[in-house]
Amino acid sequence: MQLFNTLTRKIETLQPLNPPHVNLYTCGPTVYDYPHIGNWFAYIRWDSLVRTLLASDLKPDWVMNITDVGHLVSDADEGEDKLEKGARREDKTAWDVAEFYGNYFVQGLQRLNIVMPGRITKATEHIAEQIELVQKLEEKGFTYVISDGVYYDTSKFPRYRDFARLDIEEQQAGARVEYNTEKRNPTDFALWKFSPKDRQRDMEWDSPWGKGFPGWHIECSAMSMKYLGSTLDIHTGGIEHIPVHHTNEIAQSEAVTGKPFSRIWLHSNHITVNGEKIAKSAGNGITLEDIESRELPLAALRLHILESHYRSQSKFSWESLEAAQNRLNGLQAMAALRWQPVTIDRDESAAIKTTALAILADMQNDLNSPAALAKLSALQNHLETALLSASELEAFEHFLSLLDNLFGLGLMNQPDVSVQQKQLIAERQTARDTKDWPLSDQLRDQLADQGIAVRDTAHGPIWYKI
RNA sequence: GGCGCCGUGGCGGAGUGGUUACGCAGAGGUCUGCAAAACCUUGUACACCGGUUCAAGUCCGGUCGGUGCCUCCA
Repeated sequence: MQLFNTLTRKIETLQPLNPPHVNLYTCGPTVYDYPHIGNWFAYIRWDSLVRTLLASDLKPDWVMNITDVGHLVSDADEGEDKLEKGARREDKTAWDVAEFYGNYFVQGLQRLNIVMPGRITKATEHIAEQIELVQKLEEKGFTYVISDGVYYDTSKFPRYRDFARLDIEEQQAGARVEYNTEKRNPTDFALWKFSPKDRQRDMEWDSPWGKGFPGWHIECSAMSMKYLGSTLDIHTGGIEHIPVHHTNEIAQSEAVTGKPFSRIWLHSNHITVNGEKIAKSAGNGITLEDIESRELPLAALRLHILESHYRSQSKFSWESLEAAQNRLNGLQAMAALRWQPVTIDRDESAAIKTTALAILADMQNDLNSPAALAKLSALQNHLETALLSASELEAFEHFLSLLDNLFGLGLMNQPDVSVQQKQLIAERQTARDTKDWPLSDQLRDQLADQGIAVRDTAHGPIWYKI
């Protein structure tokens, strides 16, 4: 398995510390609002990673967090807590907001047929672990306290800028945002924030430094190390996390353990909608509900996403989603062939197996799903030309099974047509044999009303669902 | 302003120096009772200008354009 490692900016071979286990941590959502397709985009990517690991006989131990406290409106620890803000918007408590959108997110994973992480951990359920980690940092002299919280002194961690490869001094000189001037360095970040003195937060806890709540970054370090150990095999997240969130995770984790925090870092690029980035201010945050209201299956979104590479910036438009749906329909027509092998003297099981291996190899090559789908199309066209012989059925079903394991499109979920429908297909063929075209066409219309299309081949009628 | 990324046919999207993946859509054709599917053909695709090379979409430099993070938002 080859993966592009952000740490080295190179393609590397995955070498798990404890094979066949692969310790995998994914930065999950901040649950304060409905996710849009840009959010889901990343999780479908990591689903591909996990599915490829599984298909490669590896055992991913996958932990994903849910940020339900501490993520401030600005990633640079300024502004208010997103959860508290969401609570005010909806006239609920932050706890209610976290509960609602947390559940909604997990249901979304299921709706998108994303492999469920082994553990989904909530920041609010790991406050003690986070306090403990801050204490360790304090013991090692990485922290200092100012009026609004406990901060990490990034100047004490010489490798701080290595991960993002940014010239921090230059960057800050041009930044158009003001930062808390009490901080020793512009890049210093909060480990623990104090509750405001003038009002009570919905979410706050006692700590050795005073009542407050954990900083955004510390949760990922605390939870990933608790469940997966001090060195991860793979840590994933969106590219926006490279300069701040992941840089900070590395700084605080490695300062405590003295070991590499993660051996491989994977980052997924973003998706644009009609050429523009998805942003609250642009109002282009398409949701799963928007897709379903247009009667497009979520599997089409999945396929659309897999048509581009996870490190490329991808484009979304309704037109391209419909194109993906048409492609999906074609794949389902191919999958329907497994219910209707024909009698021909031919066996290309070997070709099917070769394609299966090539597709798996593409996915193992830094999740090259577009290349894998191209190989799939080549075989698909071939099979539909020649149809499927009974001798090829076993290899074909294994093939479909692999496709479903890798891509999660549910090609094998499609059932056979009913006995009655088979009867109609047979009657239509009889009508054709006797050249009773009106009856034949009437039966075809009847089947179409039931969502079944029929095409006539040299080997008899073949159905597929429309 | 700093640090990046990208510019491929109508749309989307791969391309690891050497017969222009693939998908969707379009045109013509073969086949077909009709249809569908499939197949064949077709569209002067590699932003522009230099350079390296026997050979460049692919490497190097520059120009123009777009875009990402730092700044609500993944």
